[in-house]
Amino acid sequence: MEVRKGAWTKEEDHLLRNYIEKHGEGRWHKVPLQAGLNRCRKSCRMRWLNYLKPNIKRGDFAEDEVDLMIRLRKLLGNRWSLIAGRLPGRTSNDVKNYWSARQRRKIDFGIPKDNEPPKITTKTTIIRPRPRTFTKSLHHLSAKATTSKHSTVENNSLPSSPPPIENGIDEWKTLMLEDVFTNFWVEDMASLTGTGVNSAEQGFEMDLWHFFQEEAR
DNA sequence: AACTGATCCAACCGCCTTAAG
DNA sequence: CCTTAAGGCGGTTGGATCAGT
Repeated sequence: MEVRKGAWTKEEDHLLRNYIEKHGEGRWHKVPLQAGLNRCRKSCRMRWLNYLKPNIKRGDFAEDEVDLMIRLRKLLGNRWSLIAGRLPGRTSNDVKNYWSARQRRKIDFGIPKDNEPPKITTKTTIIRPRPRTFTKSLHHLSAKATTSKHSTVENNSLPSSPPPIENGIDEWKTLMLEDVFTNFWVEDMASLTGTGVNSAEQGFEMDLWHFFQEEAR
C-alpha cells in the first residue's frame, strides 16, 4: 500500500498531534503505524516540526528577525537549521523560504546574488561547525535536547540554544553586541571545558566568539 | 471578469551522518 | 570493519494565492 503524499488533512494533523502529545517526539519510524497515519516517517516529522509543533511563529518576519537572520547567514552560510535555532519560533523551512524568496526578488541584503559564490572579504567568513558527538556529560545541552539523543541543531551551533531568557530575538541581538554576550559565552566555554568536548569542537565555539567580537566593533 | 506572471510556502527528495547489529 | 536503518538537513518542486493588466 502506497503512502499518502501531498497536503495534510485536518484529520491527519489531529492524529499526529495526539500521538506526539501522548508519546513525545522521536522514534519517527514508529509514528505512521502507531498513529494510524498512511504517511512516511519523514513526512510525519516534517509536518510536526514545521507546522504542528507548539510555539511556532507564523506570519511576516519582523525587522529585527531579518536583521539577525542576515548576520547569521553571513556567519553560517546556508545552515538554515542553525539560523532558525537562533530565531525563536521560526523553523528552518520558514527561514529557507524567506531567504530564497528575497533572493528571487533580488532584494539586496548585502549578500551575493544567484549563482555567485559568497564573497570572502574577511577571515571571518563562513564558519563550518565541526561534527560534535553528543555526550551525556554535556548536561547544559542534553537538558535541552528533548527530541533525540543527539541534536545537531543544538550541538553544532552557538552556545547551546538561546540563553535562559524569555524574549529570544532581542536578547540574542543584544548578546551579539554587548558584553553580556561575551560573559555568557565565557561561561558556556567554561562549561564545555572538562566535559569531554574535544579541541576541534571548542574551536568552533571560539571561531564564533571571535566572529561576534569582530561584528560588535 | 478573465487571464497571466509573480510570489509564497507546504511538502517532497536525495544525500549525509550516526549508531546499532 | 561492513551493512543497514533512522534522523536530520539543504535544495527543489508544485499548487495556491496574489497582483497587475
